[in-house]
Amino acid sequence: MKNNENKLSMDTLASLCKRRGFIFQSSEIYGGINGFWDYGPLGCELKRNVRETWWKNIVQNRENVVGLDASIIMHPKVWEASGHVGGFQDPMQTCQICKKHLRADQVWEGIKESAWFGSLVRAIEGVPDTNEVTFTGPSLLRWAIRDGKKLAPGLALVRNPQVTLSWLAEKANTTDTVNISCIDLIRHVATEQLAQTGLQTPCPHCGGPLTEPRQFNLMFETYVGAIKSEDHKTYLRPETAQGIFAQFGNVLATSRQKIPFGIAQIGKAFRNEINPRNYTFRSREFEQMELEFFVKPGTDQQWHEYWVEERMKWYQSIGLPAESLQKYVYKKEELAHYASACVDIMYNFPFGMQELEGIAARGDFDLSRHQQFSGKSMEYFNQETNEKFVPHVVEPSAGVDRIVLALLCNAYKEEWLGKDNQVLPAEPGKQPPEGFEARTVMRFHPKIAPVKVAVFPLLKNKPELVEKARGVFDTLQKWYPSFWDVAGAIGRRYRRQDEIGTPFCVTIDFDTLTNNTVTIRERDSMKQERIEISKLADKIHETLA
RNA sequence: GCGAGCGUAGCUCAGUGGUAGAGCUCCACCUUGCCAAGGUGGCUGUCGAGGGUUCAAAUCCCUUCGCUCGCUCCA
Repeated sequence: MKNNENKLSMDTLASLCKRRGFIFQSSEIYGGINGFWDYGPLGCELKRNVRETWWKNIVQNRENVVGLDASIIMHPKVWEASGHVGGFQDPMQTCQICKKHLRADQVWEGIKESAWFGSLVRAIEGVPDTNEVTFTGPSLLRWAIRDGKKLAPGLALVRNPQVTLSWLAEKANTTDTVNISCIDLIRHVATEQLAQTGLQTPCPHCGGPLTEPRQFNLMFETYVGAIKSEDHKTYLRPETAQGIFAQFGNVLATSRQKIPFGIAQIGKAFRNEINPRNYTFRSREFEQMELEFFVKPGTDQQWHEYWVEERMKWYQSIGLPAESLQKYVYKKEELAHYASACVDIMYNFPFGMQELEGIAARGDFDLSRHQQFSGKSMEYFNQETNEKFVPHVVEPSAGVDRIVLALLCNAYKEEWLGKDNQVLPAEPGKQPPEGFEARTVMRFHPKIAPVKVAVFPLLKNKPELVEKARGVFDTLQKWYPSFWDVAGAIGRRYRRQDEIGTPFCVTIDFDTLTNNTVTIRERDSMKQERIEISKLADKIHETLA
C-alpha cells in the first residue's frame, strides 16, 4: 500500500492483528499456506459478534425468516444443478477485449459458427471445409475495412490491418494468392505482433485476442468414502446458498412459513482462488452469511429494493460509516442471464472500493434447476388464491471475513496526544512532534468490540484496592466479555485496551473504598466519569443497543 | 498465472563469509494517587524450509514455501 494520503497500510494492520491476537496466518509454523487465516482470541470474538448481530437482525427479529445449517459436502448433483460443475470446470479462455469467458474446447466451434468467420470466408472466396484456403492480401484488407469493422471489432486485422498483414508481405511479393490452412489464417488475422505474442486465437464474439486456456475449476474436490475414484468425487461447497435451495421443500413443509419468507444460513465455503491477496479479503476458505428470501414472481423488484436498504442500515449499525459504503448497481449486460437485478454493497478499503455483500434477484433459476435435476417439485401452493408456482428468490449474500476486515480497517486510528488533552491525527511513518505521544486505538462500535470493559485497581500494591476491584470485575464478567489487568502503570493499561478496542475502562481508586463509586473511562474521548458501581452494567448496556 | 522486491525474537528492524543483535512488547519484583514514567532481573530465535559451495553460511548459489507491489484474474 502507498503510505501517502494517510492511508492505512495492510501491513500495519496485519502487524497489530498478529501482535494483539486478532488474526494469524494459518499453519504459520510450517511457513504458512496461501489463502488461509486463523482468528485468534480477540479475532474470533469480533467475528462471533458480527455473526450474532446478523443472525439477530435477519432471523431472530423477524417472523418470516428461519435458519438452516446445511452440510458443507453435498451430493455432487447439487453442483451440476447449480451450474458450478460443467460451466466452469473446464479450461477457460478470456477475451481481452470484450472480457467474455469461453470454454477452451468450444472456441473453434464458436469461431466457425460466428458471423464474422462466415463473412470473412465469403469475402476471400475460400473453401473452409477443406483444410486449405486460398486468398489475396487485398481481399483480406477490403473485408477488414468493411464487414470486419462491424462484425469483429476486436480482431487484430481490423484494429491494425497494416501490421497484421505484414506477415503476408513475403508471400504476397512473390505470388498474388496465398495458400494456408484455415486455422492458420484465422490465427494470423488475430495476431497483431507475431514476435511478441505468438499466434493468437480470436474471440468468437468480437475477434479479440484470448488469454491462454486456464483452469477455472475453483471448487475444492474430495472423495467420499475410502475409494478415490470419479464415482466418489464430490466438492467442498463454493457457496452456502445451495444447501438452502436443496432443503427448500423440507423447510417449507416443517416451518409453516408462507411466501414471502426467507431461509438464512451462516457457514464456511471454499473457493480455490487463483491468486488470494489483500490480507484476508480474498481467502480460499471463508465464511458466508446468506439469506434466500422467497417471493411471489413479479414482486422481485420491490423485495430486492427492500433488502438492499435493510442491509445498508445494518452495516451502519455495526459502525461502518455511510460515507465509506457504496452501492454498485449491476448494468443489464453484467447480470447473469437468469438475474433481474444485482447490487453490491462496497466498502472503501485501503486497497480500494471492494465488495462486502451482493444482493441479487435470481428469479426461479436455482429452484427450477433443482426441480429439473432432482425430479422433485419445488412449487409453492397458495391456498388463498389457488395458485401454484416456483418462488422467485432475492439473495443477500455477505462475506463474514470481509466484514471483519472492513471493521478492522475502519476502527484503526493512530493519534498524537499532547499535554492539554490535545489530539492530532497521526501522520503515518512520522514521529509525533515534541510534547506529543502516539496512541493506537481501535474504534470498534461497542456492539462488536471483542472486549466490552476492562477493570483495574489503581495500584496493585494496595490489597484493599485489588480486592475491591476484583469484586467489580467478577460482577461485570457475568454480563460482558471483560478484562482484568493489574500490571503496569494505569496509563499503560489504558493504552493496552485502546489497542484492542475496549470501549470502557473502569478504575477502582481510594474513593471507591468509601463511597462505592468508580471512574469509567471512555475509549475514544478518553474522558472519565465517576459513577456508582451499581450503575456500571446499565451504563455499558446503553451503548450496545 | 507472469514480473520485481522481501523473509533475522511476539512487533519494528540492524547485521554482506568468522561466537546471532538493538529498541519496543511480554513476565517477575520494587516503585507509582489516572493516560505507554523509573529501577532491577528474566523469557524468547533450528536467521522461512530443503539442498549445494566453503575449513567456516543469516550472509554466496539452486529449489521450494510464504508475504508485498505491478500486470492478470476474481463465475
